[in-house]
Amino acid sequence: MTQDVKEIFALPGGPQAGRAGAPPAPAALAAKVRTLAPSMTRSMQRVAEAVAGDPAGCAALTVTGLAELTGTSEATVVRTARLLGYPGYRDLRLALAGLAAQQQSGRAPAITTDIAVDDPIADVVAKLAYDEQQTLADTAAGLDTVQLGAAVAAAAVARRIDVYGVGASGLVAQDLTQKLLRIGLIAQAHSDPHLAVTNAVQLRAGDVAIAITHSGSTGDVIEPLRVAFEHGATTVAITGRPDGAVAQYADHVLTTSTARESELRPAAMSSRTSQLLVVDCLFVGVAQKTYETAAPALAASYEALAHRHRR
Amino acid sequence: MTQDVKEIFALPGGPQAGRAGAPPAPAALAAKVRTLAPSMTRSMQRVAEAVAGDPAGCAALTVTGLAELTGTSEATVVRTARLLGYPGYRDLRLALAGLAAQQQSGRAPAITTDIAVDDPIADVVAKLAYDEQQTLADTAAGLDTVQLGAAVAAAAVARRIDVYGVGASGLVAQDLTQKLLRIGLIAQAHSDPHLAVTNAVQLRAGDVAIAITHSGSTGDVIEPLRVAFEHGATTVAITGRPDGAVAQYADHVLTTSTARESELRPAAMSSRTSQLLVVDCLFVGVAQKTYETAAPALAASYEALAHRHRR
DNA sequence: TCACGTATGAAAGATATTTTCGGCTCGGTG
DNA sequence: CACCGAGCCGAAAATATCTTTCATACGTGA
Repeated sequence: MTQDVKEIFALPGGPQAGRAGAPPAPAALAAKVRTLAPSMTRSMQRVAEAVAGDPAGCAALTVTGLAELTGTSEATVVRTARLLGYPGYRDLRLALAGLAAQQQSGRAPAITTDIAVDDPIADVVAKLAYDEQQTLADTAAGLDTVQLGAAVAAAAVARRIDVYGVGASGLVAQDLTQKLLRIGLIAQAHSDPHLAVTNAVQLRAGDVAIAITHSGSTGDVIEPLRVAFEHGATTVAITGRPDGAVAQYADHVLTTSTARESELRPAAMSSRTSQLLVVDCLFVGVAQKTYETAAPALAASYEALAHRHRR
Repeated sequence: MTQDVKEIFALPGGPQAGRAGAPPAPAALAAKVRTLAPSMTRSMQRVAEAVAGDPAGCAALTVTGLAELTGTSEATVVRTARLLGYPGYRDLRLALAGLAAQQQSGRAPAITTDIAVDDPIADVVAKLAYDEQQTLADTAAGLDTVQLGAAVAAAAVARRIDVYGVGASGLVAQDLTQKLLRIGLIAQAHSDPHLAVTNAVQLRAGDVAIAITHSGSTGDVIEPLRVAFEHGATTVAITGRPDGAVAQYADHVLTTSTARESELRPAAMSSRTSQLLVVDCLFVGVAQKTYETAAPALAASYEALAHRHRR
């Protein structure tokens, strides 16, 4: 373990050269190379150059590989690593990998452009993921927690909960319903406008009606909400247009975010993501408030499903 | 250079297990650990846990060091590295260094705590949004674009597309179907297992069957996929367990990420987010490939809906 | 309880890294 | 112009690290 450091101390730069930065440089490698270049010998410069020029590529090479690439020897590579402040090549290589990763991730946020017809599939994945993350952040930032709290409070003690949504929003309505049912509440999703209205008539004070519509102007969803509203139920609207028609009949409005859309990226995609986050928040809020009954109910439904899984 | 990879292929997961991601994961390591954890042995889990928990720390250790730290042997460490998709420990270590560097540059993962019963509603929103963003990032990082590309190619030219999913995954199946229908493809979601099987019998070469199941072991979904597979259809599995039973009958496996769950945050929540992203990518990919017909179809369906919106 | 298959770690074997050591070049000097 | 010395350089030995093999222990189902 006791290393013989004789040689390094005999280098032209003097005793100081090797340890300019006591902690081996993290990312300032290119700078270090430039700084130390004058005190390097020709072969070492070649190595340093290669390393600074293509960190990722060099990280993939062994000492021998890098030595061959630069037309030098293993010993020179190791000496260069030492000069740059690392105990040996192994550690330089590790730092190189880190640097490469940073450069890689730093390049990432360049994806502000829209999805094009000829984008490679990997770009599609990156862009969609990025956009949906953005949508989530926007939604969380724009969500009115007071309104949400009120909606949660009403839902937690409701006799029954009706959820209206058609098209893509219909799936969100079903998602919410499924989860509420799982914690023992009485919830029902309606995507048939006629049945929705027919059912809305049954609602009364203490019940909760939730309408989900991105546009805020979907008649099929507004109508049952209006009926529920007029029958005294607590009404909630989850919409991207808080000033839309649906808001007239809503006691509480939860706003979803609206992202730019395009031909290949229909609005339904980001509105759905946004709606689901709101619905999740609503659900978790209710689950908190009804924890006494919710916890065992969740456990029970989990149990019930276990046997449907194959070994 | 020709490695003897006999042992890795003898793992319980079968031939598929080791190559979940052909390109060794760069940043999707934590996600990959969670995904593969179930198929790991106890000792391997200890290693994987250490690696996922402290990438920077582990990157500084040699095989022997990590083996000692986790109370296992070098062999186990190497085996774990292999399972995670790297040729050996050396490469895992490099990836670890990269990951550490990324974490370093990226801000501290502020919110790691779970959602508690008494969290104020604002915290719930923040935590859920953060978790779902994380899930999206993990999914995107872990998605095999080759498999995705293959699935897209098959779906784009399919005579018909059947999608199977029950429970929460059923909604995802419907979401995909809705969108595919919008661009003029023939797609059908099945959540009734009997009808699904009955329909699967009709499939033949050139058709595509897609099974969506988080657990990878939902019999109700595997069965129709098996039938479709045996009738010559191209089969795709979207699952969180790429080594699960569903994979046997899948030509292409698309892996969704698995996030930690808790009482108040059922697994269904993040798996749904993950599944939706995958499904969106699939959809956009198909839309690209069929752009000629998809664009007018999208416009037409948009038109058709316009009159259902109130002034 | 036994038999079987799997998981595991010790140690041998293979690679990669580090060190040693001697040749070589280059610039100065008699 | 020959000689000398300082320091650069790489081949190869020595060491550390990683990988593979193999025998054993363990758990599991019959």
